[in-house]
Amino acid sequence: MARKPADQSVSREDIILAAADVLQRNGYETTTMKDIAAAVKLTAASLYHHFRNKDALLLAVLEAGLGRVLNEVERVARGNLPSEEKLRQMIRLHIVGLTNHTAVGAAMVFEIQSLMGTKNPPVEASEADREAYEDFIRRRNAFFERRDQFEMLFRDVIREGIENGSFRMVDAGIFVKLMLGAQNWVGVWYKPEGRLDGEAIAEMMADSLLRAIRA
Amino acid sequence: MARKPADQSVSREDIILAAADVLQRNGYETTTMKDIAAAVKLTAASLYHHFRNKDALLLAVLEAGLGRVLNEVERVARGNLPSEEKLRQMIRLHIVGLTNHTAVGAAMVFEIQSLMGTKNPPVEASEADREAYEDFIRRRNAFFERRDQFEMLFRDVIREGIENGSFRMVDAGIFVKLMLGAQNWVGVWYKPEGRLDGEAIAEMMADSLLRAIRA
DNA sequence: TTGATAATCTAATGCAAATTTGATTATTTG
DNA sequence: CAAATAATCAAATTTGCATTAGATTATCAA
Repeated sequence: MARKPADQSVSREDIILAAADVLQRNGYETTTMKDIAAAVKLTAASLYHHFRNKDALLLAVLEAGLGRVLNEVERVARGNLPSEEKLRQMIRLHIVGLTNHTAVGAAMVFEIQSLMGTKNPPVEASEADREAYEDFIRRRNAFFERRDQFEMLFRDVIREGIENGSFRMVDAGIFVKLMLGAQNWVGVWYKPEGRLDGEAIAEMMADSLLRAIRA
Repeated sequence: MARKPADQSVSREDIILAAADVLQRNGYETTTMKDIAAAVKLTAASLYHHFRNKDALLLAVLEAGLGRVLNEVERVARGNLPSEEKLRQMIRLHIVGLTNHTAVGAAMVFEIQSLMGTKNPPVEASEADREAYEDFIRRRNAFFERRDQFEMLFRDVIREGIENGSFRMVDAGIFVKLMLGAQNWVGVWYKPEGRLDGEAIAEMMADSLLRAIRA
């Protein structure tokens, strides 16, 4: 029963990507560890060598997804383009990021909810378990903070634009929700084989959103 | 052990409303039948008197949620207000509908996914089981159709507006996705105790969206 | 080499939750 | 009223996973 012919061993990264993919199709709760394992030709048990448990794996998927986009968007937000151009770039980066990794995109929308559940606290648990639990909570909160940061980047650019007269007076909080809703939603309905590619969609949406806020 | 003092018996409707509520907090997969039952002071077993199974219950929740809003929006869409006013009303009805029933609102976004999974086909099942399964599939497809109908109502109004010169030339399909993304998203972040009520949010969003599409 | 560590596997274990079964109690209706 | 039907319950039953245990095999470093 020749096992492991000459393959490379599977990396954490491999698993995250594959998991995102499977997760997208099935959703967190209905995706089994076995499903994910199969996607990288491992057994479920083997996954535990790379991740403490299922939640930790989900979190890693989400972190990966957010991280990539957040960095790019942040660079633009901190730069000093005119407000309108800045916002346009940010929108494009977000949408194209989602369409390039549809798996992570949908996960970002749907699975975040799974993280929020009041994970049964650590009643009667070993030292190590308690530690693992706290670690998870820490990471989870960090993730949410980064997500809020993301939202804040948009909000700040909008405020800035209002101040310098590029944008009309709007409730920046609400307008950001509107934008992010529209943008996140792309991750839900976008299909690579569809009529338009990510760039084209981003282009159109940026046009519409800017028109909505231009002074 | 006096059971059932003098309460009225629980209706299908009661269960649907309570379920929507519980579902919102926990999500479909993590909400147990027991949780839902508790919300109407029944035992899990009793729920099976009202619904074939958990999926059927979820579907009923979603049908109820969509149905309410769809009817209202449809009436406006079929009416003959000027395009801009028509679209404004539709947006408002949708958003206010979501904020009034936050439970169903979030479910509409998050739980639909649970319906899509390729429900293990009916291998080796009794006659009755097969029938139940087919019934479920039928209802599920009907639900998706109605949801598409909803999207189409918006698309048609946009096309109409473009033709009569009220709206600028846009890709109606994409613009609808943008709108519905923004609107559905409200169901995700809205909190009744928040700074603004549903009406106010709907108002602002309608303003922005109309500005985006106005000729 | 050789020992340590990493990666993987097969085979349990354990448990939470959906669903069934088989009563019991309420409510209609003929 | 009496029988049928509806609504409910407590107590199994079942099952599908997540997770653990205990090997086995691969890889790397000294």
